[in-house]
Amino acid sequence: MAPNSNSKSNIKASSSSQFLNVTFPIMDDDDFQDYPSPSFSTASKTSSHPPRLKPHSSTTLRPSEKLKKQKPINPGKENRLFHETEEADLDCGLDSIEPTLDLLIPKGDSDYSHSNTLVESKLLNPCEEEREKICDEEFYEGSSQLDVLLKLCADVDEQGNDNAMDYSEGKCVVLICCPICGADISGLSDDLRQIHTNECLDLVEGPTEVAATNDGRGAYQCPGQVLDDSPIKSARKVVDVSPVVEWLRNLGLAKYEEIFVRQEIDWDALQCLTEEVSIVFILAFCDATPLQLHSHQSLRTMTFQAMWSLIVLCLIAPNVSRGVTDETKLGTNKLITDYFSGPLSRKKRGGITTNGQNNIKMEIKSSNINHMVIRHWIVIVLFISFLQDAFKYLRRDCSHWFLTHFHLDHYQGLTRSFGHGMIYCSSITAKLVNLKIGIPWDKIQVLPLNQKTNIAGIDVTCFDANHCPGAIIILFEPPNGKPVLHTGDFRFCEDLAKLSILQACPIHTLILDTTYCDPQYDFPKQEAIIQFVIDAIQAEAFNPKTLFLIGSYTIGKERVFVEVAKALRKKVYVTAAKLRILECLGLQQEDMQWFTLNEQESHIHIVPMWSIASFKRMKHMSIQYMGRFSLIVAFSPTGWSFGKGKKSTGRRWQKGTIIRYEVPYSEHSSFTELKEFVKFISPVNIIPSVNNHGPDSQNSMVSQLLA
DNA sequence: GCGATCAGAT
DNA sequence: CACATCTGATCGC
Repeated sequence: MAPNSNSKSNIKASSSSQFLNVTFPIMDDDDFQDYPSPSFSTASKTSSHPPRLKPHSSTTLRPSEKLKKQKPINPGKENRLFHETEEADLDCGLDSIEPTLDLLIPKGDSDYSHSNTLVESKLLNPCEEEREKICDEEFYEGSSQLDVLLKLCADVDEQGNDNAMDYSEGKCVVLICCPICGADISGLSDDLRQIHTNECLDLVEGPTEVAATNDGRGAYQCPGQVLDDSPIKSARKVVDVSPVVEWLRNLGLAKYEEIFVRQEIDWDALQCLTEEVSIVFILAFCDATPLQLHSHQSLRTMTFQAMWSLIVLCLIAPNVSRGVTDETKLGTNKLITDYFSGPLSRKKRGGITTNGQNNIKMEIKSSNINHMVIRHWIVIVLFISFLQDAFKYLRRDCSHWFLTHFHLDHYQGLTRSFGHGMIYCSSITAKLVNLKIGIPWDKIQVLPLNQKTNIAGIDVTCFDANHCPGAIIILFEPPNGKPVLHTGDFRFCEDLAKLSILQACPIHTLILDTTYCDPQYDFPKQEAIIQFVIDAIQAEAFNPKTLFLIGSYTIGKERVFVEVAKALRKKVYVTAAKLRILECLGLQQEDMQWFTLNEQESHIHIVPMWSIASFKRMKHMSIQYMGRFSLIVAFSPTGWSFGKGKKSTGRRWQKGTIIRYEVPYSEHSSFTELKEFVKFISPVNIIPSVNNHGPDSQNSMVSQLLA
């Protein structure tokens, strides 16, 4: 598909099965310049030509429906408070990249490692029996909300689809198609599939020897596809691993020799890898023996990218065997961190409990590792070179870090001592990262809004996410690749739909904030909630000894108390620490005047959300304010206060002299807004970045968005 | 002692 | 539930 055409949507939705077809960036010949010798010294090396990989046959679940693009739409207007316009020059020298990878993810399981293991073992070695199982509703339950989203774009494409998946009876048929001729090779064994694909390749590209030249010049390039196939090629030529061995020894990495030799990683393959990619490759590859997450907690807090990487990790290895062992040693459990952090990897603590489903151990059967795997490892590695909000999980080996906004769950792991490259973020986030974490400015690169910036060969454009101040949506446009839009946390609004860059760009993969991806979350616009708060304060204020508390996070929800202050013409009290943060947010001077550090000056106090989360805590506060205030009225602005059975603009709870309002003020998109946004973007694939609504649908989210 | 990191709690 | 955070325990420098 032409990258710049306003393409029709190809969303494939399913109510009974889930397929993820993700396209990752891979190195393009043209972008790959001079790469003298693999080393750990500098990042901007280039190579004369990358080795090439054959396309692999993909295991594909496809829906029978193809969905049509409908854009743009005009959702309801929403006011914005925060903007930023700072610009920055960005110029990095890394190469761009673009492989493809088909992922398949089941749902209906509370544990990612388990489910992914299932997928990996079942789908990458899809014998008939297993394939049936995968499609069984035991694994894929009924439709999820994401289905609903996907179906929004469900104008059936008249062109049809030969590789369609039949949903008609709630089942799907897994088809494995030759990536070259498109023939159904499901019935063939792995080996026969490989042979088939190789033969097809030979037909189109001629003798292997021609393509397998060291510099790759004159090699066949699959039309419309950038392929990198040296590992597979190397299977059919004499592989000279000696320079690689020498290189490893020089780097003090001799212990990895055996693996490199076994994998027939030759000089060509190595040259594909940039500095950080090489490191990750080594670490990831060599450490990838057992794959297991040691607790559900880790999964809960796992950011999308880390999870995505995990999914990829699980799915990339068709040769990874799965062994369910009852006696899985807890000490051998691995976090995703362990695959990437290498020497920095933390020591695991003992006594970690896992449930039965966690007791899945994956081992790489070294004898089975084939070249496809190598390519996939490269794929992962290249992709995680661009990480968003995954500081917690991936510590090294990555030079480009994207922080969408300054909320703890996104910058977790980012510390003062961060030294693994450049952090890209908005100017507001940059200020906060500097102020609160102490990251020096030379490690922060401010990205301008609504303006293309080339980072490491990839065009990156940021847009205001209408989440908290400084939150951005990031559009990645790899050269010759398919655009990926990462929403971060966001609330869709008309301003987003108006962006010409977004309108013009055919998004292939949408990484979507699915926090409220459920029809029950159809909360009102922010303005309505703010008005409600103002009205409630006025209504409760008949008692002059009333203290009003408004909950807020480190950043976010500022609009609530700014608008309240303006409307009531009353100053609001904030702590000095809070004011320092507010000063970073680019608020208008006229708004800033409503804050006071003098607690006595105001009966409206801005407090951390957790401090008004329970009546117990508020009771404690009321005791402290005894005498001065006789009534406490607190406002908890959160989207979760809207949902099943909670359909009002605000719910009022009272316990004695303490009143608590739960108001559904959300900085995430409502279900309706998500629908509008998906319609507007009409992506080919959707990857949810948030997993909620219970363990079952967590996986279903992930799975069903990938269609 | 302090920073980093985790589990668990709200 | 868990938006996003806090707390306390532990580990390593």
